[in-house]
Amino acid sequence: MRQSQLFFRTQKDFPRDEVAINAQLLIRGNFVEKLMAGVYSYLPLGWRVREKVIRIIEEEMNALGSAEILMPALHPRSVWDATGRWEGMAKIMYQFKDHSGREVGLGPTHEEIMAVIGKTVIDSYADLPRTVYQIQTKYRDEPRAKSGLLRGREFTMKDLYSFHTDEASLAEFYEEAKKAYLKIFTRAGLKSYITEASGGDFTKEYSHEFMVETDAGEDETFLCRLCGFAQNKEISKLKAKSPCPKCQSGVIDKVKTVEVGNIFKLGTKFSEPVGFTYKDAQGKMTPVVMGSYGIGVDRLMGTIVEVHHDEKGIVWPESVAPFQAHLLQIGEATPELQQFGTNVYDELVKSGVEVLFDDRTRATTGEKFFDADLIGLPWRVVVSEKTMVQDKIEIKRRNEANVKVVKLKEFEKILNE
RNA sequence: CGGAGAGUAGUGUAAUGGUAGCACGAGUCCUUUGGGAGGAUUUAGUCCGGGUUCGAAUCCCGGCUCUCCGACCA
Repeated sequence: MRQSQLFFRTQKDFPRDEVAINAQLLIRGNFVEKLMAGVYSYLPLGWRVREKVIRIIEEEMNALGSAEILMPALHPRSVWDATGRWEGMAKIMYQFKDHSGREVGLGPTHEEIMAVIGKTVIDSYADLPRTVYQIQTKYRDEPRAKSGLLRGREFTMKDLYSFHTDEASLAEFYEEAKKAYLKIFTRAGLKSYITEASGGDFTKEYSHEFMVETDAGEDETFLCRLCGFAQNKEISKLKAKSPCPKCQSGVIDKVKTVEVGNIFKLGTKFSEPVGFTYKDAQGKMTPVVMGSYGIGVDRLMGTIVEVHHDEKGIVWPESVAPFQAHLLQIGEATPELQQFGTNVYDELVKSGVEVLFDDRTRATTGEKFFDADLIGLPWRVVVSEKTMVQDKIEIKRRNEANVKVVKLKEFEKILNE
């Protein structure tokens, strides 16, 4: 992508009022644009990061044997009345009437809709277990949207639902899902902790939250860094500095965390009210046992920025960076240099490198360097008069200080390592 | 929803009752080109509605919005 053609503009100043680092950097770097509190547009760079995050999630969900679907955001009241949650979630659900007076709402979650769809697919124990997931926009009338992408009113969520004949089957899949979640967060550049938490309205059992440590977090977690044991402060009877109840040798720390994912054993809470049943081997109608598994996509993206940045800007992990390399053509844009820059760009594109080419002729050298640091692509590649005369390029990793002047082929080799 | 702070040009800011100014951005021209360059010139603004006043960005009332703390967070 040539930057001179990109629908994109960075800001020199920090946005007024924004305190959250992810909001400051993502807005300054023009990844996102805030429309209202908790509602953001994704501009080209932000869209690409979001796509990378989504791809990772999709790959791991598919690896679990799950298939992707898409459910609507607009729901009729009737489906929600079955569980009583039209009233029960009225505080956070956007509810209104359409032109004919029919009551409809924007989905804050999809258990009810999922159960209704499940009825059309699952008839028999032979149809179980099954899982499906979607990556879709949720709407919650949050009393207080906050912290940039961390708590929105309109946001993207991956929600997976699993269907089972019994608790044992659910438990088995539940453990697989845990592993998949850890893998997703690791791939996205985050260290996450499986945290015991309240099951809320869903279950009397503990649910599990996936927590990432950062001061921007709104949760507090008691955590043993040694063995990874973690409990949400809400349910924990632990105290900071006490010995870890699991491994005995570690010490419990109280840390701020962001909940990037959570998983619930739903049991028959949603299947029963809507009559979502299967026939067992005796032909008896039995409620389907369900689990639900969520990941906040935008929140994950915001958390990555909270964890991976420095005083100059974002430092994207390679797995989610909008481009791998930022090619800067600096110095006077002579025809020779422009040709050289174009050649390097074409060659990188040809060899499959995702590269953003800062070919702007009106931007100054400093501007380009500042923007490159702010945007935070893993590699910075500079072409200038100096490098051109040696037929070389200058490369630098965003998270390292040293620069290297190398042949283009050498850089391609490094990228392929 | 309780509490606090803040709304002035695309962005960041100044003006506290008396000519709305500055910087960045954007347009035109010249110069410059390895860390947000320099000069000339142009462009663009007081959140909304009332009120007080000769006069309101400024004071008062109401509303809206944003940020933060708390409550809430299947």
